[in-house]
Amino acid sequence: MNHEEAKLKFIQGWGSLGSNWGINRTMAQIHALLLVSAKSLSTEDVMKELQISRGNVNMNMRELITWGLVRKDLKTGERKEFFYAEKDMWKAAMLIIKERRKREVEPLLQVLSELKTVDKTDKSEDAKEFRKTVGNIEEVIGKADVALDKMSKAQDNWLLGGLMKLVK
Amino acid sequence: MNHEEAKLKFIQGWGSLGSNWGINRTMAQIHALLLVSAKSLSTEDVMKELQISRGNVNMNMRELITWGLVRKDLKTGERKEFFYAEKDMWKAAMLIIKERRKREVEPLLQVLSELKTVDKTDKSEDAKEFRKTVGNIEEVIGKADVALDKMSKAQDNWLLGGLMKLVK
DNA sequence: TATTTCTTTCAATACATTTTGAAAGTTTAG
DNA sequence: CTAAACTTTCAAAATGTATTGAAAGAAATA
Repeated sequence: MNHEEAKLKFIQGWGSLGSNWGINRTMAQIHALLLVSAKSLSTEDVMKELQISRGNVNMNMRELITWGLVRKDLKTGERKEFFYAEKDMWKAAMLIIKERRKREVEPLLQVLSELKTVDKTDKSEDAKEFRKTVGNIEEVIGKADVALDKMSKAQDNWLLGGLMKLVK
Repeated sequence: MNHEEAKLKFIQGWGSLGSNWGINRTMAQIHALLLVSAKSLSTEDVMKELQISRGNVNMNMRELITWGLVRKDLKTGERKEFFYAEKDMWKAAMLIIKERRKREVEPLLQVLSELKTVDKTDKSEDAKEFRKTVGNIEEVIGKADVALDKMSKAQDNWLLGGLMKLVK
């Protein structure tokens, strides 16, 4: 398998992973393409490589930028915009997790906290089960937050450690 | 807000969380309904509560069972099948994560390992970047696996500890 | 200012997933 | 065995999401 074939397979794989996790296929594919490109790419480059329309590239690229996964790379003397991806996959993973937590988990927590403030007098089995479940979910989210924070800090320390070695 | 209203809100919230994470809305809603029900429910119960068709309940319930999130609860003297959900949300979360890892992450790892076996002679910048990215992703997945394993074990120990206290 | 180059928007269209409901299948009871 | 009670299946319909492409907008150039 040559480089071009491998690149294509990777883009397909990353795309289908993304679509299974609620990130649209094209956004994931653009991300994949940028991840394996040494140089930053223009809208036209992406259009040609992935065979998709200009509008599609534009919208998904902007979304990638709001997620912090991609940045604009303005070249002097060039009128076009170029784009490059954060290549440290650990950082990328953390960005994705944090963004999704903000978008999807926080609204649920909001709902859960509302639900906890009511309903205390209802003594039915179902009402008791309800309160238990709601509390239980909040606990799990809390534990996941702590775990992520630890992982995040561990990685930062590791990076910092590596940096210190270079400086010493 | 009374119990019935709260239940509905919770089902909606859980459903939209699910659909954002690639789990279909109805499956998540059925799961939510079972989570907050003290007693196990029949297909008819679910149809009535969620206003959905028999076929829809059947298919999604079976899917929930294959995920290990729901079990059949056969009552003596009853011809109908009843269903109940795993109520420990920590266990439920682990079941979901493991199932999704198996379904979506493993295929990607498969692709990545194929991609690593080729392409070693290509000295272009892009080929180098490609190899780096692929290796990098494998590392991140490896770290995530370790972290999950630790979390899983920590919880098991905690549960076991609790059990031991009861037995002593 | 007028022209060119590039970016953004969004209604229409294409594509993908979910849901329905009726028919077929299965199990239990009489 | 037959009827009744229930479960399963799946093609068609409904719903939801992504993509296109042309037109409008913005910025740089001459």
